[in-house]
Amino acid sequence: MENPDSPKIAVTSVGRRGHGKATLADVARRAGVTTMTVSRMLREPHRVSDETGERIRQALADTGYSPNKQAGVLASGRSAIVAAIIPNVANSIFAETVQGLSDVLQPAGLELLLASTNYSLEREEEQLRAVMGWAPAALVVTGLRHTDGAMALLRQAQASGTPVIEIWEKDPAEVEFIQIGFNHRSVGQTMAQHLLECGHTDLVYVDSGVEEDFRAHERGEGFAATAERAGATVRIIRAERGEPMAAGRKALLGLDPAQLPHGMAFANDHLAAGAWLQAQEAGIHVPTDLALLGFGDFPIAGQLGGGISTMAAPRYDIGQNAGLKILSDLDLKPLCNGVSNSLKPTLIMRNTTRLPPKSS
Amino acid sequence: MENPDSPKIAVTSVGRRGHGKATLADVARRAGVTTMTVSRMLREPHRVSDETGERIRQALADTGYSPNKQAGVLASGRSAIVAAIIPNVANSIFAETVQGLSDVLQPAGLELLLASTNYSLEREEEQLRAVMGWAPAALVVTGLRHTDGAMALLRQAQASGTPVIEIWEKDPAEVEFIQIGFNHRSVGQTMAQHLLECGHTDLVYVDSGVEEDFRAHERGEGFAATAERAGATVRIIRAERGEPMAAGRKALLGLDPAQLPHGMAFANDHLAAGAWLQAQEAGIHVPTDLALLGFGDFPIAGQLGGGISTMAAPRYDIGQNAGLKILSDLDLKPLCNGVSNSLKPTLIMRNTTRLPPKSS
DNA sequence: TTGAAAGCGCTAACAG
DNA sequence: CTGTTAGCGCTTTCAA
Repeated sequence: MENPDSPKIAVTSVGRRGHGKATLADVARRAGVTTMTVSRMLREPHRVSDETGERIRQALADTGYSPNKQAGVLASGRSAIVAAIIPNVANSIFAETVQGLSDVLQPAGLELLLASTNYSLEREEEQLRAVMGWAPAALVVTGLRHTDGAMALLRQAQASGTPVIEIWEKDPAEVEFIQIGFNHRSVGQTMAQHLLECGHTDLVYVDSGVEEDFRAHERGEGFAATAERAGATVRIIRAERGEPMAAGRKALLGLDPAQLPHGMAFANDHLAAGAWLQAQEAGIHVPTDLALLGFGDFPIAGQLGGGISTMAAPRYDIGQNAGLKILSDLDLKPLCNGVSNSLKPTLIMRNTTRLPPKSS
Repeated sequence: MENPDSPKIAVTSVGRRGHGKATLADVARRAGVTTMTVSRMLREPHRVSDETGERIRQALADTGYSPNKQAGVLASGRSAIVAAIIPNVANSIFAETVQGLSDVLQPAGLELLLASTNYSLEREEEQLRAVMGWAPAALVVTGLRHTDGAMALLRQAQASGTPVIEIWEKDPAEVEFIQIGFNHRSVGQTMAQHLLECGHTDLVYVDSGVEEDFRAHERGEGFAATAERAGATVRIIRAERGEPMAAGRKALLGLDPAQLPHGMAFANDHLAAGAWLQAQEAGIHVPTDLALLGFGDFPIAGQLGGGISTMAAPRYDIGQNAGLKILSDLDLKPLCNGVSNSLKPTLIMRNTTRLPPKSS
C-alpha cells in the first residue's frame, strides 16, 4: 500500500499450496493492520476503533474473505460443530428430530454433522469415532444402548466438557449422559391399559420388523407385561422388515381369520395404517370386531377412517429440546422461538378404539 | 530421548491449552519415532518397516490416539467433508435423498455436513457461506436457482476444484455445475398427457402450498401448458401450506361439487392421498367421476384403494447418484453396492386413472 | 525407510 | 485500542 512500486510478489498472496482464497493476512495487509485486529474485528467488533473498523470492513469486502474454520478451531480449541448420530435419516421419525435439532442449532451458528448407523451399534461406534476427530462442540446419539467402545468414547467426550445427549429414550436407572426422550416400556404399558380398558382381553402387539429397533421392542415388552398382569391373552408378532404399511397389512393377513384378537397395538402408525386398510378391505369392522392402536401420531393416522387411535410421539420436539439443551450447556442464547414441551407421549383416542359404555 | 535426565516438562505433553487428548507427538514419543513416521503409518502403512510399524501400532493402541481432523485438513488442504444444503430434512423426499447420499459417502470415509434452508434462497446463501469455511471436499445444493451471492460462492468453489452438484433438477440450458435430477416441466407434461389420454378435458393441478417449492410449480406449468395446447380446460390451484394430506382433502373440498373437474393432478402423493380419502368419503367415484394423479410414488400411494396413479420420483437414487459422482470426481472408489439408475420419473398407472377402451 | 524443518490460517496471552 | 509472540496438531518437502 505504501509503495505501489515495490515488487510485491503478488497481489493475492499465494501460499505454499495456495488455493486462491483470501486469508486473514491478506485482509490485514490491505487494511494496514495486523491479523489480530482483523480477527478481533470479526469476533468482537466493539473492541476495534471505528475508523480502523471501517478500513477493515472495506478490506473484508474487497477480498471476499471467508474464514478458514479449521484454522480457527485448531487455534481456539472451540468448534461449532454438533455431531448427531441416528439410525436412519429416511425414517420420518428421525428426519423430524433432525429437523428440530437443525432448526435451533443453525440460528445459533452451530453446524450439524450427521451420521447414520442403519440401526447397527457397531456402525454407531465407527461413526462416533470418525466424528470425534472434528472435536465437536456437542454429541447427540440415539438411545441408551451402545457398544463398550462407543461408551468409552462418549465418556471421554463428556469428561472433556463436551455435552453428550442421548435422544429418544429415558431411564433414570442409567443416567450417565443427558437423556431427552421417554420410557418406552411405560408407553407400552399405557397402550395395553387402553386396550384393556376398552374391554379387550385377547391382544396382539405387532413389533417393528427392524431387529435393532430396541425402542419398539421395549414398548412391546411393556405392553405384554401389562396385558399379562391383567390376565389377558397376549402375543407379540414381528412385522416383516420392509415397507411398513405393506408389513402392517401382512401382519393382519398372517393372523387366523377365525380367531382374530380383540385388540392390536403396533410399533408405529404406518404398520397400524396398513392393518387398518387391510381390515377394511377384508370387511373386518374396526373397532367393533377389532381395535387398532398405533404409535407416533404420524399424519396418516389422523386421516384414515376418521382417525386411528395412537400415542403421540414428540418427534420434532425431541430434536428441538436436544438443541436447546446444547445451547444452554454451551452458554449460547437460543435465537429461535423454541419451547420446551413435554416429551411424554400421550394417548390420542380416535376411531379405532372405543371405551365401553359406563356401567354403574 | 537421548537424555532421559533432562527435565522434560511433563510426560504427557500438555499444550498451552491441553485438552488431554493424545496427539501424534505423544504416540511418536512412545514408539520412539518422529511424528512423521506415525503419520505415514496412518496413511501409507506399507511405507513403514514392519518392526517400526508394530511399535507404532502398539503406541497407537496404548494412547487411544484419535487424529485431530482440523489439523489434518489445515496442513493438507484436503477435507473429507461433503456439505449438503437442502430445503427441509423432515420432508421425506429430501430425507431419502440425504439417506442415499449418506449411504454412499460414509463407507468411503466422507462425512456429511447438513444444512437446511426452509426453502429460502437467502438462507441457502447463508448456509453456503457458513459451510464453505470448512473447505468441503464437495458441495451439494438443491435446485438450479440460487441468489447471486450463492452463485458466486458456488462458482468460486468449483473454480478451486470442489465438485458442485445441483440435485433434483436438470436443465441443459443452464449447465454450470453437475446436475443430478430431471426436468420438472416435462414431468408435468407427462402428467397432463396421461390425463388427456384418459379422455379428460377439464383438468386441475393442485400445486404445493410451499411458495418456494419451484419444482412443484414447474411441474404445474408444464402440466398447464400441455393441457392448454391440447385444448383442455385447466386450472392451477394452490394447496394450503401445512400438513399435505389435510391440504389435499381441502383442495377437493374447495372445488364446487356441482362442477368437478374430470382429472386432478397433484404436486405430490400426500396431497393426492388426501384428496382420494376426501373423494371416497364424499361418495365421489374414482376414477369414473374423477381421476387422480400424484407425484413421487410414496408408500401411501401404493396402499390406498388399490393404488393411486403417480409419477415415480427417484428420491433415494438422486442422493445415491450424487454421492457416486462425488466419489468419482474425488478419485475415490465407491465401497458400496450403488447402482446408477435412471433418474427419469416414470408413470405408474394404478387405480385412480383409467385409459379409455380402445376404439378402431 | 526415516527424519528435520517449515508452515497451513488462525487465536490466546500478554504487552504497549 | 492495537501489536507481538507463540503455537494449535498435522502434513509437506526435501534431505539423509
